[in-house]
Formats: sequence, C-alpha cells, structure tokens
Amino acid sequence: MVSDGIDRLGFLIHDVQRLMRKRFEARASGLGLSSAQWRLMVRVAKEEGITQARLAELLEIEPISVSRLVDRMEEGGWIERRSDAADRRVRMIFPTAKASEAYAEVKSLAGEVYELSLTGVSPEDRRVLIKALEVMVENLTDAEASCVKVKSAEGAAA
Amino acid sequence: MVSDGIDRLGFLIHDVQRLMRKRFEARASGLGLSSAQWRLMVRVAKEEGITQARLAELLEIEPISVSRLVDRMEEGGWIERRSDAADRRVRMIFPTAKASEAYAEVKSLAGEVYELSLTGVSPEDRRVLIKALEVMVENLTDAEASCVKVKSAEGAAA
DNA sequence: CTTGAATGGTAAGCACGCTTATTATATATA
DNA sequence: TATATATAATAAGCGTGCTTACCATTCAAG
Repeated sequence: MVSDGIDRLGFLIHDVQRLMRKRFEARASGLGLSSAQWRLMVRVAKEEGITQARLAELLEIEPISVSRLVDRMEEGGWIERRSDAADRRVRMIFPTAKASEAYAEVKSLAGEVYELSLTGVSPEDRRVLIKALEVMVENLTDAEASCVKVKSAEGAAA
Repeated sequence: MVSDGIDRLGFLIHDVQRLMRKRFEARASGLGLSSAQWRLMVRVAKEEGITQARLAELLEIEPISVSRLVDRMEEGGWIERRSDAADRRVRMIFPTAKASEAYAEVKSLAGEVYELSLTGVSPEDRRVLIKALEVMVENLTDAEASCVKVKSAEGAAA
C-alpha cells in the first residue's frame, strides 16, 4: 500500500529524537543540564515566576513530573522556588544567576545539534520538514477527539 | 540567523515522538504492549532465536535495558527465553503464539497512527519528510566521530 | 592446561515520564 | 458560617532508558 518508508515513520522519529537528545546531552553534560531540564529552563526564562502548574501545561507533562524535575533543578542551583503571598498553594519558579548566564550558551549548543542533524538537507526541504512536523503535532494533539469516536459517535464531550 | 522554525526543531521532534508514542499506546493498551516492547517484538518476529546482545545492538539500547524489557515481556507471555546449547552464556528469544497472533494487528495499529499524524501532508512532502529524517539519523549517528574532532583533527578512526 | 581478555547476561541505583492518591489551600454554594 | 468542590503541589510506585559493577562462560595466548 504505502511502499514508501512511511511504515518506518515511528522508528525514524524515535531514533532522531533519541539521537538528538544524546548529542545535546553530550555537549551540555559539562553544564549539568539534561534536555528535559533545558526545556523547562526555556519556559522559566521566558516567564520568570511561572507556576509549576503552568509549566506542566506548557511542557505537556504531568504536574508531578514538573515537581521532581524542579526538585533536581533546584538542587542543581538552576532555579529557585518562591512562595506566592497571594496564593499559598503556589510555588513560583525563578531562574538563578547561574541559569541566566548559561542560557545563551546552551541555546547555542542546541543550535549546533540542529545544524549537525540537518547537514545535507536543503533549505527548502528543511522548511517542508518543519512544516510537516508542525502538522503532525497538530494532528496528534487533536487526535484526543479521534479516540473518543471509537466508543460511539458522540462528538460532544462536555 | 536561521529565522525559520529550525530553532524549534528539537522541541518539535520531541513533541511528535511523545505524541505518537502516546497515541500508539492508547490503541495498543488493550493488548498490553508498550511501544518499547513493540519495537523489540518486531525484531524478534523477523529473527526468531535472536540473542539479547544482538537485540541491544539493533535497538541501539544497552544490554541491561534489553534484559529488563525481556523480563517484563516474558512475564506478559509475549516471548520466551531459551538457552543455547552451543554457548551457555546466550539466551535466545522466541515469540510465543500470543505474540505471533497479535503481530499483524499491532502493525496495523501503528499504521493508523502514522496515517493520523500525516493527515494533510502531501505524498511529496511525506517523501521529503522521510528522507530528511533518514538523513538526520545518519548525521547524528556519524556524529560520534564529529565529537572526536573537537579533541583533535584526527579523522582516521580505526 | 592455565591464565587472561572478551562476551552475554544481570543487579543496583539514577533520570524522567506516567497513574493514582494525599495534603493544603482557595473558592463556591447551601 | 459551614460544607463541598476545585486547584497546586507532592508522595508512592512503575516503565524504560542510562552508568557502573559483577558473574558466568568462552576464546585466545602462553
């Protein structure tokens, strides 16, 4: 049917993700930042004082995963938790000076990995690639609904 | 510099991989197969009696990871370990009847996820996507060497 | 044959994701 | 005000990857 390499799509994506993470962490290991920590750091840098709940939403991981990631990053001296006077349930996350200093460098390390991985891919194909990945993220995110359809043709979930 | 979406490449790949895995596991959860187990199963189906060391090589994960994955798959009744009479260090892995029966179905589930994710992507763009991902895997795999180059300009490994 | 290196598998313990359940605090409602 | 619900964070325990360290076995050198 397909006869393209589409039946290997999952394996390809999986491999690329794993290898990119590996490359990144090899470069950033000197700094002591993992790629999960880097993803979180980007959000904190963009919005200092962001709450853990909001981070979970943006990173699309569970609050408990944020909690323990933040634990380790706090131990590593990358961020600090501060209480919100207005809502004592909340912990606001701020980058430390160490994080702010490392930010540009880590960003550049990530850029290096991206360039390395795309060596030999034309600018045009890069655009197609990025666009396709964006569409895939959309399709797979929307797909929450397309799972419900299996149960019955409701379509009207709360 | 780039001004494309290339600075988000890592995040995109990460998201696509995560979402695809999630989709697949949502569909396959009834069978009790995770996506890591499915990857291993594919190799075992293609080469019954494969050793754990060879699986580690093919899946590009560490032998210990294979060991524990196989533990759980054996508990789940998907595969069985048999000793090699010729080399008593070796455990050969065979699929059970249950696995053989589920194989086609799981393959089709994976295909569904691929199609879902690629909705709206033209056949031509799909080819570009697959090709680009293949190149990326190559670049990132070769990159073992490109890390050595940092130390000195040897270029002649083994 | 005996020693020593290489290989196949496993154990222990960590990172980062998850599900499920709990605690503390806010907010809405009777 | 008192009670019920919702929300922010955390705890416990699991899956899948890792590193490091360890047996058992095989193979190569002597």
